Amino acid sequence: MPELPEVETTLRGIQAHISQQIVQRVEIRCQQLRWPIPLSLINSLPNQCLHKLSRRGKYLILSFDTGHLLIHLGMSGSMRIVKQPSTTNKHDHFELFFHPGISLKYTDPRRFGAILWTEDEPLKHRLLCSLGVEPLTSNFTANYLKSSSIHRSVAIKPLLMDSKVLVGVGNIYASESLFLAGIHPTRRCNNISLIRYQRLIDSIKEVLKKAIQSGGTSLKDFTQADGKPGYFAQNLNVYGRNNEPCYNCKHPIIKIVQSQRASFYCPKCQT
DNA sequence: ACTTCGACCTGTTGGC
DNA sequence: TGCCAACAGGTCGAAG
Repeated sequence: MPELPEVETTLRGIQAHISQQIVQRVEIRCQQLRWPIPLSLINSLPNQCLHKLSRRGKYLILSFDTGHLLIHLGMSGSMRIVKQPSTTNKHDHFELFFHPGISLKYTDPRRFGAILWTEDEPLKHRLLCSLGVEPLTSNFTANYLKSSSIHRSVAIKPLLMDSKVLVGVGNIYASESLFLAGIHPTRRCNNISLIRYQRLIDSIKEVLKKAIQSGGTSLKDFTQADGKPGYFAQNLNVYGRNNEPCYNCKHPIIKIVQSQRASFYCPKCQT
């Protein structure tokens, strides 16, 4: 579910409620995510101040007095702010209670997400240290993509989803960006001109920004921090539109599988 | 060094 | 209506 816009939406939604607040209590109801949630948090986090919330790729970083919580939402995760008392549902695996009577609740049915703790510089953590560029920064340029792909043979779509190249673009926004840029998802990445890469850069930035403005995409279970869904799904041009007419040329949208993931594209508009 | 593929989970959907 | 296979927003780590 959560790609960069959903993670950014989550960050913005929870930030004002819990920044600078003191942890009262930690509840771990199901420890078994992608990696086990450290049980030591139950004793170590209470009385610590949450100084700062940030994002790197699809990871949220919550910085406390003695270390940092690294949170990944996996495929089906979401987080929300809830007032106490609140009811607990089946997949509410982790909850951080703060002194003002609110909590941050982590929900993840498929448990592909992660909640980890590090006392070192978070960007040096093994899961973060080799991540690629942030697409919404000035470092993300046509020249960067061109040079990243020069010695590679993969198709452009899986390249866009390679977190060592760039972070935050997942299966939905990869298809959407390629449609806007007019690039076929199976085109080899080393066979794309600088001009076309520039168009792709612009498309990715535009798609991600608009998705953030819409509160992300909710196809199934993504919710913002206040529990509401995201509204970007109504702006999707190709994703999930197999056999439906292209909004641009009316030709039916095609679905294929690449790297075991569904790709959607218009065969007339994308070459 | 690059690419592909299995694995991790639960819930929903579509075809028979 | 019911069952079961296929599929779903991610990505690590092993194998090729």
